[in-house]
Amino acid sequence: MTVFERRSTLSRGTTAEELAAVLREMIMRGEIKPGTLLREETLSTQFEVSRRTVKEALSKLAHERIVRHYRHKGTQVTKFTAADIRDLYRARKTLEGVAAQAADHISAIQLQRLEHAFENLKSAIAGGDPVDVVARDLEFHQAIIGSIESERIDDFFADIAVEMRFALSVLESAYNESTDRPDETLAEHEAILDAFRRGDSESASNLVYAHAHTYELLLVEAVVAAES
Amino acid sequence: MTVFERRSTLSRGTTAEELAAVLREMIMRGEIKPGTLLREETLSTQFEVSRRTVKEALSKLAHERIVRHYRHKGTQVTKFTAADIRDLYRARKTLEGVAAQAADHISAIQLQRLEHAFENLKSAIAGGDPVDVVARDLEFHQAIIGSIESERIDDFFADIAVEMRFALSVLESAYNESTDRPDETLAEHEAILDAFRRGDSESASNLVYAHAHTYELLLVEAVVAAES
DNA sequence: TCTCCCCAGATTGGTGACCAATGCACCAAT
DNA sequence: ATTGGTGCATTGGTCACCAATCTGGGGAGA
Repeated sequence: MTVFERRSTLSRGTTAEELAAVLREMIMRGEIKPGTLLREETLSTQFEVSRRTVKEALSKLAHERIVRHYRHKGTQVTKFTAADIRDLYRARKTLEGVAAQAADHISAIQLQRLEHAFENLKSAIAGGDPVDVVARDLEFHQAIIGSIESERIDDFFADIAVEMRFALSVLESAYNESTDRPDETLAEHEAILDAFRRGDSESASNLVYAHAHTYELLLVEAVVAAES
Repeated sequence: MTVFERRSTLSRGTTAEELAAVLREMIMRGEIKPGTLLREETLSTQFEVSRRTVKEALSKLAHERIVRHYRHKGTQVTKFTAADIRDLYRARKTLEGVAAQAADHISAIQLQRLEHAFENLKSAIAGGDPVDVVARDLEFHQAIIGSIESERIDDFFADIAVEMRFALSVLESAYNESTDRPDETLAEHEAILDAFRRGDSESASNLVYAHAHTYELLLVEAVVAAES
């Protein structure tokens, strides 16, 4: 499927953005593996866009840290190290933790968004599509961040979420771990939501921290296994 | 001064990056005012670079929120609203607050960085150059963020810092306010540093929060004055 | 006179061909 | 084995060009 075909159906976005989206999905689905060198000329012919447009798309992905760019050498799909995971999750735990501390003075709208996100996660788990589950999971956590009520922090967390989704998709073992236990996953999230409902910022903060920490350990373990 | 001349002296960076740097400085210094439309063709001839390169530079600045891009219409220098300032400072207070909470288990290296940043701020204030003072001030706060020990959060705060520097430079009244009281500015920062030295995370957190809040009010006041 | 529509000009989005700058692998000389 | 070219592949950047889209102003119609 070329980018060209997509444009015909829906042209809501620049060509570079659409190409970036396609590449992002391909990388997420494992069709392009970490470490792969993405050559501008190759992608240009493959997707029937100019080399310049490819450059722009790669630039966007580089900003999301999905790929790394090296001047005059090329851009390669990021290979996660244990340090990457730890840094990523330190950021996540920090933000979610402080967001949860706002549970005792959360707005009605924010709570409603949390409820909504939880319902989506619930039906996604019922559906059973792992890709969907991970997406909805992260959307729930994005909703938690929303209680900080800062657009800039929301955007920042969205970037982080992309990276986490990438890390999860690459490390299949951890990925399965997160989707093979639907009941526990749901229960953990419901516990967090419940703390928000009660306005119990103390336990909300502890729960999100522990939740994130669990995944961090899983991913770090998976990445050191993959490195060897 | 064209970008071309800069390249001859030191070519550490792409042309687009250098152009972005030049434009950023011009905007910061008020040579290009908020609301100004930046036309690609104009900049292209003015700085003797291709339109394509101009596009890239503007794209970078847009990501820093210094300019806003509208498809097929152009990019204009951002005009700060009160809402922007509040969002910006909510992010800042959140991050600095949580960073200060780590004061009780800060690493020796981080404390040393704080001390170093404070010394720089001290001599900048003694020097009396407002531009330098603001830069060193923000570097001190960047050092505070460092105690979270997350590269991604450091980068995020660096973006925020650029915006704050921009906001300060635009709103001259608030700008002067911050540099016309050298003794108080120094004292406030020293109090924060002292809390870190003592490992008193409680007061460190309160101090940075209050410090940021003071500036927030100043800037909001300045921006509503400018809007009328 | 007012409203709506359409069109021409201006500006950005995107392409393709081209050259320059840089990095890398290979090879020769010491 | 190390050093210092040398050529090739790839990216950085320019230029000329066309397509897509926004904007403003001038009719056509009520």
